[in-house]
Amino acid sequence: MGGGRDRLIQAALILASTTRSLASLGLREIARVAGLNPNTFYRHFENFDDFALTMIHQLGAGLRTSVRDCWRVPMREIPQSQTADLGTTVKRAQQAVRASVELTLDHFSANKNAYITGIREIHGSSPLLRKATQELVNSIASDLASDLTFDLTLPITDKKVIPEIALTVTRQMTFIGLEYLEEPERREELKEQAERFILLLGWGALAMHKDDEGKI
Amino acid sequence: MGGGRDRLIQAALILASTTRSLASLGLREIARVAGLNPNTFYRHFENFDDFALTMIHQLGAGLRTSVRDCWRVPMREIPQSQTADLGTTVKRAQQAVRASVELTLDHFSANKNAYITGIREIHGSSPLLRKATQELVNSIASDLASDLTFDLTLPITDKKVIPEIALTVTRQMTFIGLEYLEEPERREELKEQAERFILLLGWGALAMHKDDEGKI
DNA sequence: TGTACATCAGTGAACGCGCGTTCACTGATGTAC
DNA sequence: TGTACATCAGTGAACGCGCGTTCACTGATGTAC
Repeated sequence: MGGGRDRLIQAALILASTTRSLASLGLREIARVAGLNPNTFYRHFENFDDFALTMIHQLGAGLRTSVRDCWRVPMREIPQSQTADLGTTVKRAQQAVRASVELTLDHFSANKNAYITGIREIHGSSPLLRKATQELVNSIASDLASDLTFDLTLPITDKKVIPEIALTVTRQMTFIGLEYLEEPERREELKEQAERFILLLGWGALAMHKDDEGKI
Repeated sequence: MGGGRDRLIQAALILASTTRSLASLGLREIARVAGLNPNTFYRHFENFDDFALTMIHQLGAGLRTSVRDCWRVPMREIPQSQTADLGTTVKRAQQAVRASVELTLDHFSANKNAYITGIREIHGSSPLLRKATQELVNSIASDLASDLTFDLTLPITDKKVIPEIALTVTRQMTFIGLEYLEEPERREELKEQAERFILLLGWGALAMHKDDEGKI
């Protein structure tokens, strides 16, 4: 049986993912599930905010690095040689997106409780946790934007576009991810939907670029 | 001074939009702000769930019809004649999107409390309210999908794409809308961002269509 | 038009309960000499 | 190697408080005859 600190965090994770949002849980409620005296809480944390923030940061750090790999690894498979024809490149990009979506959604499944808990707080009741989770979403999006910029050399003129696409994709994945976890029977459909939506954005960005070139 | 029922709803709206999520408010807390005895609550509602659901449905019905107009009105300005050249059509579509985004975000401002309250519940702590608000988002998205299908004649082959774009846009607007309300100094930037993101999806869908035609 | 009654939105007091937090205490583990 | 002390994670009892809910009551408005 591990230390009380971890048991409290585990208990909160279970409660938050199966009942209500983290911010609405009670200290006694969590201690009860952890099998500890309500008091033990104060041996490890200053108060509830301290506890919840610690938890978000701890979960967030793990998720962030894993998610980055979900996208980076398939992306590196896309050949960057200028000799390859456009058709092949597009096809490879499509496969990379499919692989990334699959890895990400599998990662959602493997860390179901952490994701549900986090996503609930993005627009949740506590300003403190809202800020923390939104910063997490933003940091994941900016990881993705960096990787898109440095690992791929995309013919996109408007520099704002890549970070925006990264943010849009990240946010949209929170919606799709929750559906994916809550409605297992729609998993295949949701994977395809995510893939299609991302390709749409990519195609749009390239089309917009061509359009710009045509004009200038 | 209006009836107690409306005063309770108004009080909850103020509390939910300025403090915490609707689901986390207390019955006594709301009655206090409404200047009523906690008891009066039971004269109008069965329990808290009944109250919150009534509120979401009442607000939702209003928002849904207004939002529909925000998109439908500018959309009808896009000429559908086959004689117009592609360049003009694109430019008109772009103006329509800009107008729609502007109207929608203005509508967010004018109904700030209602939007903040609703959006907080989309991923919130109460399963009941989560379901109700998600249904609202879905219904707004399907309004948009219908209007896109019937008011415009788009050259898009894949029938799944329009509803998906409508849903993506609607969901993304919840994120952008909250930022718009909470960070007034970024309003212009956010409008442009929303517009660009929607055009990206549109361009993407058209490019995908062309690609399909090429292949088949 | 007047009277009797029903309905309805509101009040105030009281209930039992679970909450966060504090207090004084315990026993195990680590550390200094 | 032993001993004395400090630190640390835990307990149990108690506190005051605000909560949701119930009860019996009030006064205004509507309605039947």
